[in-house]
Amino acid sequence: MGRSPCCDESGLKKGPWTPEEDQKLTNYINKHGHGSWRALPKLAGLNRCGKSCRLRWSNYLRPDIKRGKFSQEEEQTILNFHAVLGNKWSTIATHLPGRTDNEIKNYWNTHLKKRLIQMGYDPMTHRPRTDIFNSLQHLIALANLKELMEHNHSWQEQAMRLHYLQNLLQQPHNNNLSTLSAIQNVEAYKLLSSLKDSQFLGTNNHLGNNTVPIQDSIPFSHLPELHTPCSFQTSLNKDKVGPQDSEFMVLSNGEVCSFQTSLNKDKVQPQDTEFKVMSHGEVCSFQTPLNKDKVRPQDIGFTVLSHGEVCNFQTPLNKDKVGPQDTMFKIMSHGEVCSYQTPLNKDKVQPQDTEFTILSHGEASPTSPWLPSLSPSPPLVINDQRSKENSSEVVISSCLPNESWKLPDYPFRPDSEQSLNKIEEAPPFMWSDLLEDSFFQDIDKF
DNA sequence: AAAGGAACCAACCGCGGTGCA
DNA sequence: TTGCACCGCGGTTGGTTCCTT
Repeated sequence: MGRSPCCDESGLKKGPWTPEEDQKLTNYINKHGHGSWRALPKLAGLNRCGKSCRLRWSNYLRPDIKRGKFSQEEEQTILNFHAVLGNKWSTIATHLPGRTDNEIKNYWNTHLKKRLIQMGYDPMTHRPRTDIFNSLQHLIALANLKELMEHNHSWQEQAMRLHYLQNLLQQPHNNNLSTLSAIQNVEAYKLLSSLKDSQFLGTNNHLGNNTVPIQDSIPFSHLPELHTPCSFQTSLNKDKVGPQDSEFMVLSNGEVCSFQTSLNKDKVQPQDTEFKVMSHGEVCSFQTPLNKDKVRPQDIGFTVLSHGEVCNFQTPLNKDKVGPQDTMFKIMSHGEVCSYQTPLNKDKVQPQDTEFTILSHGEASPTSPWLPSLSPSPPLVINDQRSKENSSEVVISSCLPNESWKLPDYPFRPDSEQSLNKIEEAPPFMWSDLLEDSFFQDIDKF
């Protein structure tokens, strides 16, 4: 059943607002507040529908609206949030005081989107665009990939190739693929599916049979579900905790993350300590089956903010003891270090003592307790950043077989002025670099 | 100076979520 | 449970301004 448009009543004015109308609306709202928008026009003496009044007020007349050019910082904020959230204009607007969702949307469509396109980035995915030439090369690569998979390559090389396929399938914000990338995805998915029963993904391989749970008949737009282990091993617990002991999985938005570890696995079922990573700005809950009688879902929520912003663990349960700033940490982008050092523990904990690394969704640690045991077990790549004097810093920088293999990185890195840690700038990802990889040079010989 | 196109942005449209009877 | 009203959001439109020829 359709709803009739709110402004279809005859005689109601549409179109641009006059200064007199603005004045009437402003005066009324200043005096009485807006209350019911539907009732407002009559009460304010306006021949407009309530919806039109609401839009005029919220997008133009509101006193806290900042007008004028967007600053570089604001542009950066929009880009960063858009990379995380997509077209969630109202959510983005909550992080730009004085700017409306409409203004941000317009600015995006007229300025930023074009700029990204000019720079060769897909404005929806914030990844390098796949033009016809790159697409052709990738399709050629894909066409040869299956053959190469059947050769006897090391597990590292095979994992890299699989990871490349996963990258082709990755669409972070939406499923609206451009024609060319859709072709790539179809081809990549077909290939990934065809490999399901192949030697590479069979039972007698290093990565195990369940590493990539490919289902039949899933649309190409759906990603294979892969888990990303993050480790909490720190200098404080490294004697007790092995790299694989306190991993958890960062899954995509809305999926459950579990804190079951090898240390607690006898007491804790995978579902006992789960939480959800929601998209930017949404509350994540730590309510679990173990604490659900004492803790309501909203009691121990925290908010996942975008890259570089502070996340807070203050909750209704600890708010008397913990100030908003006491238990914050930062979620950095893929591969970067997150720190748990807080004002409460800063005497005992060095910034690097409680850091961990967020890996991207879709990478699998060969030694993760979440995965079937591997035989032989490939080694974890552990970056030992310890200096001789300070032997406390151990960061698992990559669980991937080849450390140089990284997901494409968004080129607009947020200003990390507020960072607790100095993050080493990763080299920007270039598709051309990928194509120079020996793997693709091998392909070129075919 | 005039015409046409591009850029900009306020406003509209329609859908989805929520609350209430 | 259902239907309705309301609100908010994101996509789109169309009028205005700016720029180029």
